[in-house]
Amino acid sequence: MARAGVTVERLTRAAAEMADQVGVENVTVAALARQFGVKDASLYFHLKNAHDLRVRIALLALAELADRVAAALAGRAGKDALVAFANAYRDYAREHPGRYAAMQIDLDPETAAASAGIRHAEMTRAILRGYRLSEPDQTDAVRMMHSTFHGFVSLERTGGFRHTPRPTDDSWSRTLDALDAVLTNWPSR
Amino acid sequence: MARAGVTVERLTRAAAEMADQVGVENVTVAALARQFGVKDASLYFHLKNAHDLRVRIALLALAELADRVAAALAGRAGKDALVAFANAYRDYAREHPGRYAAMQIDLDPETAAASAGIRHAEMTRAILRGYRLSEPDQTDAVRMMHSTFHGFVSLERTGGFRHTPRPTDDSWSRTLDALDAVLTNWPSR
DNA sequence: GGTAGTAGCCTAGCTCTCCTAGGCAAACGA
DNA sequence: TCGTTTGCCTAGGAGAGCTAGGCTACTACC
Repeated sequence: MARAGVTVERLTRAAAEMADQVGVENVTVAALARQFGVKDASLYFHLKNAHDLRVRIALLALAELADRVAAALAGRAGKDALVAFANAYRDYAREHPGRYAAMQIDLDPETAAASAGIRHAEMTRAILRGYRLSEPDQTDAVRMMHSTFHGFVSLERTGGFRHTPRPTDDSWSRTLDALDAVLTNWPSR
Repeated sequence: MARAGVTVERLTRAAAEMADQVGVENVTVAALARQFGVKDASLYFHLKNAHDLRVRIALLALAELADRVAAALAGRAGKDALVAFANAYRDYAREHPGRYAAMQIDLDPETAAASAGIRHAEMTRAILRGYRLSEPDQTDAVRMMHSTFHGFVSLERTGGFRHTPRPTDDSWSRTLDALDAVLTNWPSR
């Protein structure tokens, strides 16, 4: 009988696509198998289990996002870089809600260490070069930035801002202004 | 046969407890029924479906958190209030990871409107009284604050800060300093 | 070019979850 | 006391996750 040509890469890409359409929690081994025209049991030859599949989506998303951010950051510095980073981050999350949600599942330490998450951290630090912060302020600032981006994007997605009419785009750009201001004048201990 | 004395309130509390121990995604109608010594089908007399159960956990958590924040806020103003709010928020999330995760599922508009989420928004606005911001800056600042809190707490939980040795407690308090600073000197357009 | 070996798929079948339909008994209100 | 409601039951179907074991197509090597 003809082989379907299933590979882990093709499975992961299809699963990521499915996640964006129906949500990660609804990405199932069975549904994926149906899409490839094979039986679900066959996928366990390529996949360890259902969780493994979701981890792969997360790693794919992490890498894709890192690529986007890197491209957005090229040739920019200071506030320009901050805004470019933030917008690349938010745009990706909005275009790929399922992939973004998958990024939030916690990876075990060694998987996380091998992921593109490290590149993110490095790029975030790179932005701070324009703001002249030294350790440990730099780490604190990186964490605050990441928190703000992630928090905003995730609240926006789950409708946490819905009870106020103000356009979220406006709040977003003002939040970036505020972030730039506080990075410029980082309070000393 | 003797009645087990199951009520929606008891179910919700038990489910919230279970969520904190094994994660919301593992809170199942079947497991809950086992804990109450009844058959899973019986719970559908009290619950609409599995999603309904999770929504109830979320609403319970929202109300509990609002109570905590209100207590923390009493008699405080300015940065003092900001820090108290933030710590109450973070402490709750750390003590009740499952409940906190449940809060993130998106409620349909009318459920959200009837939830304690509104009280949160009001209390967040109350903090800003100490910082003299007028609209629309106030809304933007509320959104930024909420983003920072939620983002930090959620990244801390999923291990997003793990690759840097600096204690997250230190970054947290410095982030609050930074937030206070930017609220005090909110950049004008 | 024959032949191991392995990669890629299959069927069968188990367990678990969610949920519906329909039934019966305990508690309660008139 | 006698319906009526409330709270639980059994039975069962659909779908998900996963394992065991088998067959076949491809590949590598002598």
